[in-house]
Amino acid sequence: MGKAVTMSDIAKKLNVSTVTVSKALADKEGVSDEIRAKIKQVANEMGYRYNVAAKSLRGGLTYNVGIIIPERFIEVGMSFYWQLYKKVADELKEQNYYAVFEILKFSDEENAVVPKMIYDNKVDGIIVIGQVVMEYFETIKSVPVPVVFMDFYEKDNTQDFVITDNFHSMYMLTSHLIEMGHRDIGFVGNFKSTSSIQDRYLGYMKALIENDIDLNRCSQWYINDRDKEGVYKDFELTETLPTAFVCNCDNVAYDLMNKLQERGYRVPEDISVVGFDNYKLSSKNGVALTTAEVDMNTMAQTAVDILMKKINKDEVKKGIRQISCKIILNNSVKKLHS
Amino acid sequence: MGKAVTMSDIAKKLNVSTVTVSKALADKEGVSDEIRAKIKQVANEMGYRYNVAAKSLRGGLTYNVGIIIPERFIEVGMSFYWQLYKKVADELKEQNYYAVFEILKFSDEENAVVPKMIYDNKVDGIIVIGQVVMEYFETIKSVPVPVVFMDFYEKDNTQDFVITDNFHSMYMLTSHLIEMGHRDIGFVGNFKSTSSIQDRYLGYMKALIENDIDLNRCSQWYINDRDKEGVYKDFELTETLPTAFVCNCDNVAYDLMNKLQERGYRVPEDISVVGFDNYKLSSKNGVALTTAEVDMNTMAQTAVDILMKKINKDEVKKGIRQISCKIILNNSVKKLHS
DNA sequence: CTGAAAGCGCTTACAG
DNA sequence: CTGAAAGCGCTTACAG
Repeated sequence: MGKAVTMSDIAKKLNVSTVTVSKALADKEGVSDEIRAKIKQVANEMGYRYNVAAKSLRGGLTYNVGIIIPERFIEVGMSFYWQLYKKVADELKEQNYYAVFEILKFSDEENAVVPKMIYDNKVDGIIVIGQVVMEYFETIKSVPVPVVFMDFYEKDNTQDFVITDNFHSMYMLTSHLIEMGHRDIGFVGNFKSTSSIQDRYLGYMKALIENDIDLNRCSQWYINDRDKEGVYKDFELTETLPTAFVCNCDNVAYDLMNKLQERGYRVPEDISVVGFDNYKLSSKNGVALTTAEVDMNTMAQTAVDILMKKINKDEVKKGIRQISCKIILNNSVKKLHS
Repeated sequence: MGKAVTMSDIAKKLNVSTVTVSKALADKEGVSDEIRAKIKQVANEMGYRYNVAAKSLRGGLTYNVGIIIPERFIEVGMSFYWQLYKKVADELKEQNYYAVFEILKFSDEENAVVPKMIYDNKVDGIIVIGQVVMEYFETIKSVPVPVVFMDFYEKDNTQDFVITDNFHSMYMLTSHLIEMGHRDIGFVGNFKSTSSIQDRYLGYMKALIENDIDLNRCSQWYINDRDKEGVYKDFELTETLPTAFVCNCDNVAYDLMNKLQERGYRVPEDISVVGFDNYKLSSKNGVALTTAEVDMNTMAQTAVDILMKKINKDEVKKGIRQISCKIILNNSVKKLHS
């Protein structure tokens, strides 16, 4: 390791000032092309590495963004938010920023504990991925750095949220089922757990209503798949079965298909199934799910973009950004001949 | 946001020097209990937040550790390394360190591109999770900060590796199968892909040899499940089937069980299956896998511990640390009556 | 184009 | 116990 090379070392070697070195390396004007080239070359030869801490101290920016994900969303087998996290980290890198990661523990969320990285002045801003409980939301939105929330929202238009357009996408998906001749359509998901699932449920209802399908009738095929906190639980099939199920996510759709198959039903021959997310590529037993593809790239880009603007104190319009999905048609839906 | 509160602000308010404030807040000696209490109280009231950048600049430490994971190990559905990453991040937090995350892109790995965080002086050390190609390994081991490698190793005892004791654990698992009366035992996994899988394969072979089971005979039930880079591929069952399969990981064990069930075989009644990892809690159709539980907590703790010592220039014995597994006996293995 | 000076916020010797 | 001084490595005005 040894002593780190500084700008001053380069300056001495070339008999120029550190100011000139600084300008040259930062590609700022005020240095002749000749000297600039020379400086860059020598910096390279000497193995110079920029000292962010110094820049940080001077400029007041850490060039870090904190990513906070509630623990319960990254349990074993739940890799959706990991993928989203990865996209966000990539996007930050594009902006010459780094992702500093913190898992939000159950207890810290309940007790509304402010992330340590805030106290430690470690980050210029924060991105919270996944719905947090109300008290935590209230706490986090008043930390002294900008915050962007991803994949959920609250009734609070003073904050920035980047979400999937759950409502319209699920409306589209359900409408597709109806176009394929289905009218007995169940729903799998706890609409009391997160805003995303709730909106998907409402999109599903919108399609039913629009097509004069009796909501009460369909409610007999409603299956609850998780508790209020969003933690999966094992579920039972309904007593009678519809011709199609709308699932709040692909994970649960695969579970449902397994359960149906165990009971001897075939998908889609006997029962059609649609999911939501499309982040898993695999298909089960040759059945590929018709689903809505969440546009993680655009979500990540948008969230980072908003945060950067807030950090740089640029004007940003506050509120909810809805990123629309792409509907993916596969062979988990059968056309009914009526 | 406004202007940040500094130690000097606190000092002025209390008519003491910044030196005294610094000592008081850092719990260093040389301040009377009375003044120390007063300072802490005022710091709190004024909303003082420590400026790490300043400390960093002075002390030369960033209090960040970079976590690097090759892209191919965090594809959709592969959450093992995410879990490990989470444990490592938690462990770092214990040490008042932060995890700075960087995905290693395919191309950067091939071209042995040094992580940006190194050039940017962002981290005091690095933990690489998952096996990287040889050229990348050679590059990364000579970066100017300490490095610890997790979950793989190379023939290089100048470096620090923290791995699972794959060899002995798989030897134990396979021995268990043999004790249960199995002698026709297949293996699923590409032993040419990673050091982990290779060692598991050799542990399996050790158990066979020790029990005078013909290796050649068993090789007819060898199934390749992934390419050399470790990326999963769809696999076919062997023509004939053994009474038991040893799988290189739980993921693949579940896949195998699915394939067996599709072909009408029951687990464990017709064919026994053992896996490796035990990080997935779910069981398929009531069959819970007999497997070896990787001790992620100890691995994370050990890796962070070694890295901290290296960062603080403490003496550390270099080489491979093997963390042993716990064998988990479940109902995916049937006792044969011979 | 070039550079001397000041300062970002903290901590480490050192002196009283 | 208490504090004045120096310095970590950089950048931003400002002057030449």
